[in-house]
Amino acid sequence: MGRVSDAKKRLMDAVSELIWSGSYGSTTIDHICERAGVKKGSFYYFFESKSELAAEALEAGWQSKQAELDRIFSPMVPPLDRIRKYCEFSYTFQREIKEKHGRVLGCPQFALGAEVCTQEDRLQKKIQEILDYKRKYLESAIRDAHAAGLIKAPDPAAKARMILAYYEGLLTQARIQNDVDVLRETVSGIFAILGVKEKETAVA
Amino acid sequence: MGRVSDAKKRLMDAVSELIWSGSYGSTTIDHICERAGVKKGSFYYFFESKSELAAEALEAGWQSKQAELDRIFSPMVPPLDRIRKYCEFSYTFQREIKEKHGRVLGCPQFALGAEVCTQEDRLQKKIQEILDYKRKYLESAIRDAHAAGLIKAPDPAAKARMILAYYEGLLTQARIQNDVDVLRETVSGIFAILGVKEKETAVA
DNA sequence: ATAATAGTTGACTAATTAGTTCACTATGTT
DNA sequence: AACATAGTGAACTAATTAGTCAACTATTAT
Repeated sequence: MGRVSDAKKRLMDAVSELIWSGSYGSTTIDHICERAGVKKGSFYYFFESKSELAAEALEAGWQSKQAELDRIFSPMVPPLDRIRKYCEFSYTFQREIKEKHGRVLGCPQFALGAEVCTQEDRLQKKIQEILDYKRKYLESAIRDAHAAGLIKAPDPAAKARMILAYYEGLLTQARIQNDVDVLRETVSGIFAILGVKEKETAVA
Repeated sequence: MGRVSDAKKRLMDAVSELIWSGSYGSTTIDHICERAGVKKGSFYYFFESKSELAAEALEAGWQSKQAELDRIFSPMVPPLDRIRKYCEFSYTFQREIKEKHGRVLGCPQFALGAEVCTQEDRLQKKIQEILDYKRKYLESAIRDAHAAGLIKAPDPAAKARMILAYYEGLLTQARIQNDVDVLRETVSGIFAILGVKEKETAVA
């Protein structure tokens, strides 16, 4: 009973966009409310602080990305193709973002994590959790590739950590330079880390 | 003639520390002045804004790091050893920082760059410049390693970009997770990207 | 010594910020 | 119809913020 509203969702969308296109620190509660078309009284009705809102928005954003990752990393797809598709998806996505915002924005979690990790414990934990999930997708693809004899990776977790660091590093470079071309080397770099032979590097 | 003072230097030191241990957004002019023991009037005597101060501090910080990098990347040192030494130096440095601050802080330029690149054009440019210099150190080591037949790297610039992305990605991961152990894989990851054979991976 | 000047200070303004309060309104339930 | 309640809004406070200013002080060159 009582009134219904999508203000909560609008607030989460607004905070995600503002943080991603700017930064956590430059995103004020007033800006969030303005962008969401919501008054401050309502903000504090739903959330107790900016960091709580950000944490919920992060979780929601991750949930909605999972379906896509499940599709890309489907065990039905040959393991190295999963990784290649993931890189292609990421490249296309960043291109679209640049088209729309005039800016390459990189990875929302990584940029936010680097900014707030020393100050916002709650956000740091949530981001860590999401990055760990991402790593797991890579890890299982690597393990499968190893099992299939495509690469030699007796420690898939270690390789996954390396690849994630490289991947996030590239996305951050692309953000800093505002240049999607940085991302064109994503696959070849990952395959170099995995020790994939030249031959297998060719697109299937 | 006139008075002399080290207030300008104190302001630059203060802003560097505050941004690195926190973030650009959370660092206010009042905080900077307090930490530097300088009144706001003096701040505005030397600088016209926080971003101008940050840009000058970034430049000064880079200048003081260059001597160290020149030593590590000396052409007298075998090329792959330069890279190994660089990784060791970085690891030790981050350990010391964690000892002192209770926090792994990662790379000052990269974290700041990711935060402000969409908003502070001047800082973005300065950071881009510094990251390009860093890349050049790596590039020349890679070129020398290629020339010496230690690795196959016909495009040293591309390899340098990959390695820098990986290296900065790792440092950022270490910052987010507050864990120096993340950095233990630095060398092996870089050598994997370079395609260094197992044998050469052993410490000289 | 003193005048020119580099640097300091504290009090000030105006804007922005986070957060509160409470009367009000719309809607599902009975 | 009317009641309980989920959500709204506008005005408010108090703190923090960036930035200004003019009088003041210390130093150095002459």
